[in-house]
Amino acid sequence: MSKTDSLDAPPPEGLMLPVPGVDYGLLDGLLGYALRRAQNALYLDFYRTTAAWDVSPQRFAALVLIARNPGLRQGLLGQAMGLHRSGALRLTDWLTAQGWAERRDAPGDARAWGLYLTPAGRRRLARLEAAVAEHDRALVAALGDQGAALKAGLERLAWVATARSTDPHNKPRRQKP
Amino acid sequence: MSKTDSLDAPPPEGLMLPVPGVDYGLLDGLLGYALRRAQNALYLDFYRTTAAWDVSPQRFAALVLIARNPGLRQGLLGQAMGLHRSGALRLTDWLTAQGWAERRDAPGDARAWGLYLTPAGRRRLARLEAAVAEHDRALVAALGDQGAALKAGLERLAWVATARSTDPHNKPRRQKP
DNA sequence: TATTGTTATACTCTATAACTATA
DNA sequence: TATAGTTATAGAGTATAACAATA
Repeated sequence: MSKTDSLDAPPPEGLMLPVPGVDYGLLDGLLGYALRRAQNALYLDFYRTTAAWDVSPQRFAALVLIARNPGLRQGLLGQAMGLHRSGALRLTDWLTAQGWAERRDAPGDARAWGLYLTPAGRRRLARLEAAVAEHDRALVAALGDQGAALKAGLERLAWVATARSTDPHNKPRRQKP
Repeated sequence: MSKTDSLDAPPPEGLMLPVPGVDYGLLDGLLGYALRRAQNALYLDFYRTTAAWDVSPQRFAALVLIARNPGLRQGLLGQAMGLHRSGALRLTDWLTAQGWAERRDAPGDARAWGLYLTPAGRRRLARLEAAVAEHDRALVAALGDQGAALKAGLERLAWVATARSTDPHNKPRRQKP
């Protein structure tokens, strides 16, 4: 899997292992840092599990969204994924170039595309989804009782942080640096 | 804060809000996707809270590490953060160019640098750390009882996923796409 | 010979801005 | 005028590879 031909997924970052002898200070106590460490580890694990498909977590999400919502508009895909229009375009370009998906005219609006998986994309995604689901189940199983609570906590955290970011009362604090 | 002069922190991604009418399929059930949503929201919230300092979460982590480990080697900083040497170099270049930190000769090894905060960097970091800690406390408080469990679950998840990635028995599965 | 850091280069991801076509 | 998508460009972040100096 060379960097120059078919490796379109971002290269995995190195593991953020705690280095003995290094004092992490505040970081060890922060929820945000724990989240970053977990995401780093999970990203590498996802990457390893899905190596045969060369699909990043983000591209995987896009594939699932298109599969479950045939005819999805490019812009709506970007919105669901927190991307700018131009980002959704690049993402769609890649998916179509790789033969996963295709653009068709959207009925009722000549400006827009409807996105669909190709037959080959559907077949490949079925196996990829199974691998990802199995990977997730193994993780949750390894967490035991904590698994369900963790997922619920993450969803709550996303909600809480979103509320903080969206609440007009919470303007950026212009404290003096 | 314009994009072209002093905005060195990465631009915030848009919010990954659930789009009504879109079916997320598998994604809604995945721990990994919940993690991604939470990190997205938390990133934006961090960005807003620390807007006055123009320091990304990663650069903040580097500053704390240097502050708590005066004389830290550049390479060790990169190792702690999961970065390649060249990445640690760029990071250090930025920190020194912005006046946060400085390189000094490392005692006992003429090849290496020891990293130190500047006096101004120490002063600025004290306020920045206070803002970040307060931000984190507010989040945890909003989570109530779930807060502590969430942090413990994330640490466990990082450990479990790391073990999966590093276990030589868990080779990348070369399934057929 | 291995390690520390540097230089040069390339690639991914994402954004902004200006543009076209359609609504 | 507003929206869907495109094109062109820029910037952050990270990687690889070849290199110098030192261990």
